[in-house]
Amino acid sequence: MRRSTPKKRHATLADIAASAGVTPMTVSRVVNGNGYVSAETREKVLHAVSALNYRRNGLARGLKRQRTDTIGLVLGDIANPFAAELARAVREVMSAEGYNVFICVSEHSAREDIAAFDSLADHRVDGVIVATRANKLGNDRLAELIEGGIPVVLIGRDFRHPQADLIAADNLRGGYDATAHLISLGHKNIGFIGVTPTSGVGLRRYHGYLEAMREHGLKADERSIVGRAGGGDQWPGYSTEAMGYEGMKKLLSLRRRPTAVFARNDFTAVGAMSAAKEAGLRIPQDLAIVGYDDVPLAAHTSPPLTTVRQPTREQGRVAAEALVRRMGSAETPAREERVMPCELVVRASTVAE
Amino acid sequence: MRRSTPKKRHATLADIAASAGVTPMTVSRVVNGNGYVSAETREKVLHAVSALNYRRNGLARGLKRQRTDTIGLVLGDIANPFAAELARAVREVMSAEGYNVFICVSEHSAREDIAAFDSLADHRVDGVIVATRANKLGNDRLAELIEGGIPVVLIGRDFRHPQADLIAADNLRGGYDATAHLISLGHKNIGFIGVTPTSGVGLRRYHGYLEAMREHGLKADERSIVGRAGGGDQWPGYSTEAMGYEGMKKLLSLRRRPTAVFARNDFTAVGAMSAAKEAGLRIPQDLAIVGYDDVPLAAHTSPPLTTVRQPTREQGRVAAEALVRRMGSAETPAREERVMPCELVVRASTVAE
DNA sequence: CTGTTAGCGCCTTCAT
DNA sequence: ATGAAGGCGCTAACAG
Repeated sequence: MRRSTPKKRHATLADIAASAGVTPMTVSRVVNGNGYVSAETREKVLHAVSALNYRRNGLARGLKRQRTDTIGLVLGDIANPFAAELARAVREVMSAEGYNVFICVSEHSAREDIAAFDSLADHRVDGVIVATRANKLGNDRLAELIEGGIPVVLIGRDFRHPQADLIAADNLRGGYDATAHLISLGHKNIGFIGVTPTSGVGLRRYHGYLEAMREHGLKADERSIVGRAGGGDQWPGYSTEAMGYEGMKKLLSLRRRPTAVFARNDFTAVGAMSAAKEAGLRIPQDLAIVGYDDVPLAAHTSPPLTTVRQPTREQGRVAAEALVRRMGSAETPAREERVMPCELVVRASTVAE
Repeated sequence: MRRSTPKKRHATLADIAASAGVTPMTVSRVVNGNGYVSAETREKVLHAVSALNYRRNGLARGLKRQRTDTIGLVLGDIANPFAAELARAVREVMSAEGYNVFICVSEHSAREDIAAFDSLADHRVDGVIVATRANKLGNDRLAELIEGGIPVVLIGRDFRHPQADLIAADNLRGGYDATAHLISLGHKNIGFIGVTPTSGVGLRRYHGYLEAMREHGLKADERSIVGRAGGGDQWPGYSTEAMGYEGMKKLLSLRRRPTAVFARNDFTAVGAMSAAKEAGLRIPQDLAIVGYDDVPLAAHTSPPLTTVRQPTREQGRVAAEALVRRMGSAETPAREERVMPCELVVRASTVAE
């Protein structure tokens, strides 16, 4: 049986310096590639560096330099392609600008939001991009951080602060357009799957639905708005298929069942489709369905899913650029808000081919 | 127009101490809740803390304490529900143990793998869990980190190191079982979607497929193994629906087209299904399809997808526990390897109801 | 119960 | 082209 071995200490600048017969300062210059160092000395140093497997200590470095070249990205549902795409876009911009990106996940509670903010703030990241849904306690802590001087940019979080930029998709309009599309097809009894009447307060696309219904003189029947059975936002995001499935079942059991439904996102829509087909309904003839996000999957469901596309990459890019600006300026710049348009993508789940 | 405001400096222990009329040490005791402090003093200190919006500096703290109470998690395709579930499980264990989790994404290249490892190592995380696919350069850098003394646990990465634990699902067996299932249904010409003959080297489930074919005296025709057109692993993970779709198209154009296909994951399978249906094939009568991962979606495709379930949560939990053990022991413990069983989930995409 | 000392590892500044 | 000094902000260890 293999024995366990004693742990090693990390080598430091001083260790390298001693080993190479120079001072720590010279090693620093070599490692960071600034200042003049003779070719010969550099050679010796690099040799020692690789011999001792040296890695510079970012804590000490950050402490001294007062910056870490790292930013934090706080994401909610990590399984959502939307979040993944956002992360990719942010990372692209940031790595081009020389920043690392650390992602923290705050799945459903204010507590996790706060934990994420705190751990990033403690580590003195140079800035934070927050893409989780708003909540009172989280907003309060966020305000503290911002006022404590950490550059913050929000993506799609319904929270305004004079020193934080806000990038968002126009989900109110997106929800409106999706609903108006169904109405224009002649539907009058249109359900919504994915919120309870109370939990939907912060969901813009849901408000868009309500607004479209009202403006067209239609009633959004309370029984046609179905969400999770329990309270809170505990449902893991990636199993929203289950939410859609169960929500649809509930709608199908209504005496006056909707002829169309708008689902809060594409996965919910897929679950709803599944329940509808199981009940023998034809889509879209017996039931029309609209999703939200236009995940890659949406083009491959049967029938393909009508949905609303958000400019995901653009939101990520714009947010990252805003953060870079904010981190770069000595002054705290004035707040910027940017709302980006969504686009209805009509497929066969609402309009037969 | 709102003017920009000058940036603030973060308050330090010394600032608080001065404001409260005590020494920094006392403030430290209050802030960290250890050591004796009189109620009265504590009160004064806490007051100053909130008045000055104090946050402790994790860099300085980590530098002094030689630990950061933070671990890194390196993920490949963040949009994959598998990765999300893994992250959740890891986070659960870690936060119970008092660690923060920073996630780094390394989407497709060795370069990004290395960048992720380096940024985590620089920040002196206490340990790292790596769940990206193996690659030569990445492995080399990883070995350096491990030998430099950073506790590392691997999940499903085909790379062995005497000082790193390895947790993996038995994807070889999973791939074998999926293929054997198709064979048992009478299929002889079975395609594989998701690798090029060269890029599949590290994919265990693909090897399971090859092994099952061989053991049953069947030929895995090279033309029936289709992947991405281009080279490398550049295809974003979350659009593997496209890979499945295009792969299937290619298979359908063969003179002797397969009667069954095994897709590298569920999203690929969905894309393949979509192409098959578009071509007018009935599933499973004309074409049987098997996926991999059992994402929540798999139960809701039409027909529901036969797939192989990995014990995702368990892998995350076991890995996290192994890392905690490794970080906690003064010695570097001997290597542990744990292979966890997968389970074939038979649904209607292979067996008509 | 509170304070003092010292140093974690690095880099900015100034000197040589 | 290299070195020396000092301090970033915090806490372990020891005094009192």
